[in-house]
Amino acid sequence: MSMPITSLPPHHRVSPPSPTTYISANKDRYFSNHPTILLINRSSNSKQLKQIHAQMLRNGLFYDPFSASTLVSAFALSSVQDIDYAHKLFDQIPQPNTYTWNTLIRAYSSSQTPIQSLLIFTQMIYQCNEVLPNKFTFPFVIKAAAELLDRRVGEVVHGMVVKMSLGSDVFVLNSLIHFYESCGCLDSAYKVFLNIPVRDVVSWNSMITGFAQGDSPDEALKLFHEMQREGFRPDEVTMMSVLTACTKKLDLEVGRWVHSNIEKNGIRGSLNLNNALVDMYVKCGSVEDAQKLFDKMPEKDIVSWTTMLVGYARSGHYVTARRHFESMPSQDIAAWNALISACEQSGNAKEALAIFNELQVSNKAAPDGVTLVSTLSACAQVGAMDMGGWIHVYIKKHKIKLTCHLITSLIDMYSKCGDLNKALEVFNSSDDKDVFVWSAMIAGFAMHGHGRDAIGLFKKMQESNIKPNGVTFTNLLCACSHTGLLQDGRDFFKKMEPVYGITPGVKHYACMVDMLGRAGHLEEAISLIKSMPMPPLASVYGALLGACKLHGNVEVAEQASARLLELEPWNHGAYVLLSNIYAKSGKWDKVANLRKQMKDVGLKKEPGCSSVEVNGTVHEFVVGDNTHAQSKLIYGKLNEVFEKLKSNGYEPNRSQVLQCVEEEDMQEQALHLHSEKLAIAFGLISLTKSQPIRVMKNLRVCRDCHNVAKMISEVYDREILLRDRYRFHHFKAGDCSCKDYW
DNA sequence: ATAGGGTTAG
Repeated sequence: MSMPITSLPPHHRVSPPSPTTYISANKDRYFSNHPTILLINRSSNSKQLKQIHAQMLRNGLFYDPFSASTLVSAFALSSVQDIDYAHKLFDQIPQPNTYTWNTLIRAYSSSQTPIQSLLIFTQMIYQCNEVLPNKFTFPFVIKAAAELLDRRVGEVVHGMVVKMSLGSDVFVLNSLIHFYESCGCLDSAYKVFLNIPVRDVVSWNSMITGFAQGDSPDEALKLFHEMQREGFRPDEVTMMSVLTACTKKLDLEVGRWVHSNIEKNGIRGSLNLNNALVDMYVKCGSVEDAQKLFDKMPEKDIVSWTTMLVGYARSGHYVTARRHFESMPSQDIAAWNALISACEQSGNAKEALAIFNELQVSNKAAPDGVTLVSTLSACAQVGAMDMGGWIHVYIKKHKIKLTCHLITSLIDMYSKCGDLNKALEVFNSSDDKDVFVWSAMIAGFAMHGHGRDAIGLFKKMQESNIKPNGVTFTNLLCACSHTGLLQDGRDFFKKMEPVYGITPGVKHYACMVDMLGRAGHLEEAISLIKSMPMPPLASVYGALLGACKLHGNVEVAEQASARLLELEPWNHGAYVLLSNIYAKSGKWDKVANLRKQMKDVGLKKEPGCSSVEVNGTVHEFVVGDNTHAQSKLIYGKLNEVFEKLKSNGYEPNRSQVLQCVEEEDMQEQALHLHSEKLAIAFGLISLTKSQPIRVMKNLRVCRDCHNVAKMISEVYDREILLRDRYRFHHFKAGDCSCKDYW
């Protein structure tokens, strides 16, 4: 063997050196036993293949279509995977046959650039006097169209299939089913499926998979039964798709049945199938079953370990999850992601941020888009904007792909941390916005009380032909509610079903009840609740109760809280609201009674907790907190603040102190100790005047704190942003962005 | 000589 060819001349077709040397096409098979061909088939490295190429050029074997094709396919499809080289080779072949074309189209269809498949296919058709596509060509081309999610291309190819009389080839039709499913056209896929003259297992599997992965797990299960009725034996892939359906349905019983069905059918419990089973048990809520299977799996891979980790983490077994994580053979980024997202989703955002930091310091894996989505969401929860901004920079620096998911998270983080302008900047700079991106921005406007902007954005969204979903409407109605845009809200709600095809859910009703109640239309709110087609959730009564407090309606409040406590006996918010309503109307006996009830049930008022971020560190304060290192300074500042405010006419508003403190000065003290006041005081001493004080609170802000914040913003000339459980308050020059409508 | 279907983290 001699010099390898490392570079080939520019793409152009060369003619064979001497036509007499070659054997005609019908004797192609002669070469399949040629030593060089055998060598190609045994060769698995690129250098060796290139040497063979050189030899074939010299001895002329390259100009035999069969031999050249074998070489192309070795480069394109074997472990060598050098498609570029294969393509260059292809361009050198004088008369590629259909097999050669197919090889290249096939290689590209599962490459990073499936579009190349389509381009080569087009070339192939334009030279139709030489060769024609055959039944092998189409599955590759259709696969490329599926990869590209190009519905139009696929439909055109489908047309060609029919014209070329391949419309009943089961391989081609199975690919078409898969294609239509990846483009989200389950109906078309099903039509193809129904029209297959003789189906095979793959036809059934493809269709079951389509239903399972789409939003029709019930259809998938139905088809699974039908398949068995028609005498087909399910295989491993069938069972995996059926498990996907169970997982979607969150139906443990059906899942267990499938598990036994697998054993009954004698399907080999492969690694993949076992992984799918573990995943089903985890998602359907039985970590015990998942663990039982995991423990006896003969072979485990990183997916098995990660799935089990997710199981522990989601079920709240954090210590077990951590131990499992430590004992994993290797911790890839997916494992870290599972840990981070589990913390973030179970409301333990601080822990999620700690783990992210640990990942950064350990340098064991590189954060990817998924990591950042979870971490940003944790930042949003605790209001850690410095950290969130740092991640934004990280994304740019490491050129992490800005998916819609990531953009949504960034918008959400900036909005929830109080920087609506940054959120808008991200929104405006993204050129490919999906429904979630739009919805997140609408939510941003909503929580900052920019109702008109939210409505304006909703209109723009429609001009961009993005269809709103249920979440979009929740955010939109929420925006109307916060800004008191009663009529707009009513209109949107009315149009949801007939115009946008979205059935109002409990959340939408809760928004409407809140909107109507807040605006004083209690009767309308009550009759809306009565008209609900589904049982109202606690949030609906919670909204009504809030409205009662605002408008001092004791009778309705009693009914609403009774219903609320039926649903959620542990809901302290209900007790506190009702107690405040009683207190406001002077019904002290009822207040005392309620307090006793709370004690009997063993409920304590959820402690108020506020945090403020200073130079990247989030400082947390609970009511009457004295654990902070600068506690003395903070209380000193607080006293100074009250002196100053009093000389400016401040009077404490005690209406919302839970009446467990009878003495007046004690009440005043309790008021002064509210966590948001501590956080604001800390902000005053540790931030410069140009930095807004951003406070995040777990409960609703009380009247008095709201009032104090307004005054501080004027007297100290500071900007204060306060996020409570419900919305943002933006205090500036003595006013609040909520215009006291909250 | 060539083909189609499936599992983890948001």
